[in-house]
Amino acid sequence: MVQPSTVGKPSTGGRRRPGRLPLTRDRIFRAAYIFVDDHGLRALSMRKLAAELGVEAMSLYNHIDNKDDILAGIGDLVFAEIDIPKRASESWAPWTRRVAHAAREALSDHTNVVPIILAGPNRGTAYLHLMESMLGVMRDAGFDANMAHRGWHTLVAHVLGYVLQQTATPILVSASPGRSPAPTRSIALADLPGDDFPHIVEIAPLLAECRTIDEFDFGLDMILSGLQSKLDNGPGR
Amino acid sequence: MVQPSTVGKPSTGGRRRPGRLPLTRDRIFRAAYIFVDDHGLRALSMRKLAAELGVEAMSLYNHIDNKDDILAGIGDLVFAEIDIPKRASESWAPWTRRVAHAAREALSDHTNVVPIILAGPNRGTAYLHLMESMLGVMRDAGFDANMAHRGWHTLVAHVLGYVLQQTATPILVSASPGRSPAPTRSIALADLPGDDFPHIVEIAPLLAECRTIDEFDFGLDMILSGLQSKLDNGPGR
DNA sequence: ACCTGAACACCGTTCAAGT
DNA sequence: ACCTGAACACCGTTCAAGT
Repeated sequence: MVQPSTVGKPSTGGRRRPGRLPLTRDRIFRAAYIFVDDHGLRALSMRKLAAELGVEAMSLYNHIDNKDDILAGIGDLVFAEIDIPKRASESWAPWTRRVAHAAREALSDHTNVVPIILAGPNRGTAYLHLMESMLGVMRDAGFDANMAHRGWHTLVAHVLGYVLQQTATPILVSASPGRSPAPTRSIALADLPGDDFPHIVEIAPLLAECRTIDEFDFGLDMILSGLQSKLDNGPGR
Repeated sequence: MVQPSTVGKPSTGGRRRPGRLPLTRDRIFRAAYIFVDDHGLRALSMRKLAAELGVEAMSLYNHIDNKDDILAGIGDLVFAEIDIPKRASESWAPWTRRVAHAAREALSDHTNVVPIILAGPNRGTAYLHLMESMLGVMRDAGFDANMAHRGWHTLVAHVLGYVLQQTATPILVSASPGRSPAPTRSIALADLPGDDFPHIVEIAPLLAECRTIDEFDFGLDMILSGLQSKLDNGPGR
C-alpha cells in the first residue's frame, strides 16, 4: 500500500498535494457518512463533499457513478456498524433479540442516514450479511424457509418502524390545522384541543418520554414469543 | 363561494385567465399529490408544479410558505385517504385490524409519497384524527393509557415497516459487492453466490412473490393477540 | 390581492483540457 | 491515471414591479 520508493517527508504519501491522501471510493463514502451525520442529508452536495475532501466536485466522478452511488454507500455503512453477535449456546430468540437491539441502536445513532435506507432497495454487503445471519439462525432453530422468511420480514418491519417513529412522531404539533403563523411550530401535542383529541392529549406525556428501549422490547417480545409458539405448535403451515 | 356578480361563461369563474381556477392551498396540494404519484418525489419542483397549474413558480409563494409546506400537505393527503371505519358492535381487535389494513392499503397505493411521511413529524389533521381514533378504541376496550400508547406505537411500527419493505427489500441485487459495471443492477437475488448467502438464496423465490396481504397479517395477528392477552391477563403493568 | 420578470445563490453532471 | 475550469440545464426563493 505504501509506495516503497517514496523517501523522506514521512507524513505525506507523495507529490499529489501537500498532505492529501488520494481519493478512493471508501474515503468518499466515509466523508459523506460523517457529513450527513453532522449536517443532515439535505445539506449533502457533491460540491460540499468535495470541499470536505480538499478536492473539486468533478474529481468525485472519477470514483463514483453519481450521487445515488454515494448514498447507497452511506446506507450500507450503517448496517456495517451492526456487529452480528457470535452464536453462543443461546437459543434463536435471545440471539435474535440481541441482533434486533444492535440494529435499533445503529439506526438510532445515525438517524440522518435512515431516510436513505428507507428510500430504496438495500443491496450492500453489510445488509446482505445481516439478512443471511438472521435467516440462518432461524433455519437452524427449526423454522422452515417459509417461516424464516416471514419472521425476518416481521422483525425488520418492527425495527424500521420503531426507528421511524423516533423521528416521525410529532412531539410538537400545531394546534391550528389550517394556515399557521410562524411560532405555531412549537406548540406541544398536549396543547391540542382536548375536545377533539382527548386521547392524544391523555397520552401526550407518555409520547414525550417514550423513546426508551422497553418501548421497543414491548413489541419485540410479542413478535419473538409469537414466533416461538408457531415453532412449538407444529411444523405445518 | 361562487361570486354571484359573475354573469355568462358558466365554466370560467371570471376574468383572471381563460378557464383557470384561482390558486388555493388545496389546489396546490392536490396537484402536487398527483404529480408525485405520477412522476415520483424527486421530479417534483416548484417550477414544474406551477406549470402543471398553469402558473409561474413564484405565484405559489403567495399561498404556501415553501416546498416543505407543500410536502407536509401531500403527506397528510395520504392519511386522508384512510377512511376510519365506524365502530360497529365489533371488538377492538377486528376494528383495529380493519384500520391497519386501510392504512396499509392507502400507503401502498401511494408509495411515492411514503418517503415524505417517513422524513419528519406528521402533524396533519388526518394523521391526528387517525391516531385519536385508534387510541380511543383501545381505551374503550379497557386498555389503560400506558398500554394504549404502546399498542399504538407497535401497530404503527408494523404498518410503516411493512410498507417500507415493499420498496426497501431488494428483489434485484448486485452479486458483485465492489465497483460494478452497468448491467449488474438487474442480477437477481437468487443469483447471489450460494456459498456466501445460502439462506438468502433459499428464500429468494419467497421474497419475489411476498408482497401479499397475509404477509402483513402474519405479523398483525401476533401483535393483536399479544395485546389481547395483556388485556386479559391483568390490568397492572 | 394576486401574479410575475429578473435575479441570486445554489444544484448534479459532462467534457475537453490540463498534468 | 487522475484532477479540474468552464459550461449546461436545472434548482428554491426573494423582491420590486406590474395589474
